[in-house]
Amino acid sequence: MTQRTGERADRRRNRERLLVAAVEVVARDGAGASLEEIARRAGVGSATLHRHFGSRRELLEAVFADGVDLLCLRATELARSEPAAGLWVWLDELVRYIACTRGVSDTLLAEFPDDDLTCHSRRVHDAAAPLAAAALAAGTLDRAAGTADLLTLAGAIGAATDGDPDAAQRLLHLAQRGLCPNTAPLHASGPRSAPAATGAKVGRGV
Amino acid sequence: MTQRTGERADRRRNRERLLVAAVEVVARDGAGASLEEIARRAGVGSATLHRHFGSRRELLEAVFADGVDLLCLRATELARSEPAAGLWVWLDELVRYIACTRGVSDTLLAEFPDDDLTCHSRRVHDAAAPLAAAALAAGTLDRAAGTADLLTLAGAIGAATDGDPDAAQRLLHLAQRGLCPNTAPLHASGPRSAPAATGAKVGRGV
DNA sequence: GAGCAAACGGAGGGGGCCCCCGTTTCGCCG
DNA sequence: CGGCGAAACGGGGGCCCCCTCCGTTTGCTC
Repeated sequence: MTQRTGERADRRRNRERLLVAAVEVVARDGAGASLEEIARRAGVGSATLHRHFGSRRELLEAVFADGVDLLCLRATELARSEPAAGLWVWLDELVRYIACTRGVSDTLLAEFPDDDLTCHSRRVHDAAAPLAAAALAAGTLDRAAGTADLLTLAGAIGAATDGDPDAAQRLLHLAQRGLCPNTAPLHASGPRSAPAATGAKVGRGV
Repeated sequence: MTQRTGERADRRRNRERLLVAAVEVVARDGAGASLEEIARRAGVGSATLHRHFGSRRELLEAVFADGVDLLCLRATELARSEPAAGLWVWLDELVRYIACTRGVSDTLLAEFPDDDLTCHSRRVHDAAAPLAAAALAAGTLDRAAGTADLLTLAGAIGAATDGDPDAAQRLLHLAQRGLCPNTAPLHASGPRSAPAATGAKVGRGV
């Protein structure tokens, strides 16, 4: 992906050590892991960590880069080999990956700004779009569901079932089939305001 | 709910101030809000905050107590007045509430230990169970969906669409109807392990 | 109004984040 | 092979946060 050839040897070595340490600590503590601990475990000063990764987010993206690469690769693969069912196979894999991988959901769920073309959320979105288009063409996806919806839902499910990929998959299947038997469309009532939904001030009447 | 009559006046006053401050700061900063800032804004020492609320979690539960009360009340009300559709009305309100209320999803999504009978996640679950049962009896809920599933899904959706209740509701409706047109059940493939789903070690091959 | 238990708050230890700046190391070139 | 300049390093400091200890203040009761 990124070129690391012109770098000094110590720089590359430290970057590698930091990533190894980060993978371990983030796997244990999630996205909020202590950067100091990562630096300590890597045997470098914390300033070195910040030189290599300008922000927590940058570090996390580096930590999950390989996983996201695989995910994207897999998506294009499935779009070719199984146009109709590929989306669902891939979503299964996606929620399982998220549920198994502490800290990844934040970077995957983040909104992508226009200027950042390499952020994970965008990359995954762009990889998923053809899959969704194929499913739509094959009639296996509801027309009302956009790619972003699918990813938000999958990300939400994966994040909510942290550590339990089977639960994640079960919930995803539930959402695929629909929570209610589709005999009669009874949710056409539209947004009705209700006592508990009148805004952000419900916690306590300030 | 809880008795506060035998308390000293200053204690009750400080508790009230803390709660007011906490509502504001948590609304702005979410569940990770600075406890020091809350204490400062309330005009009390941080030790006082810790005496009143033994943990961040306890404080958050107090902050959202009223909202959760309303939610539970509304659930029992709907279970009586609209047995068939009540669940869906309530879930709409639930996701909108979560989406509008920064920081609430953690306490609502938390697993409840057996010994804590008053934690929000349990209370909401217990309030939702009759609604789900009624919907099941009326045939408007898939038999495979348990109450916990519904709440996890709603919590996940609300948390993922922070600040945008309309998006939350849209996603919920998508999940209700099902993501794929239910013409043919094509998701019977079961859990298939895939490159990206082989566990937590995908980030980087350590 | 005096006494006592209850409640308070400042301060300090431990930790984390981030940056500055003096020091070390690498790798090139003569 | 050895010196030199730039690149990279890391300790330490400033700032914030969490949480607890303990001397001080406050409210309630008699």
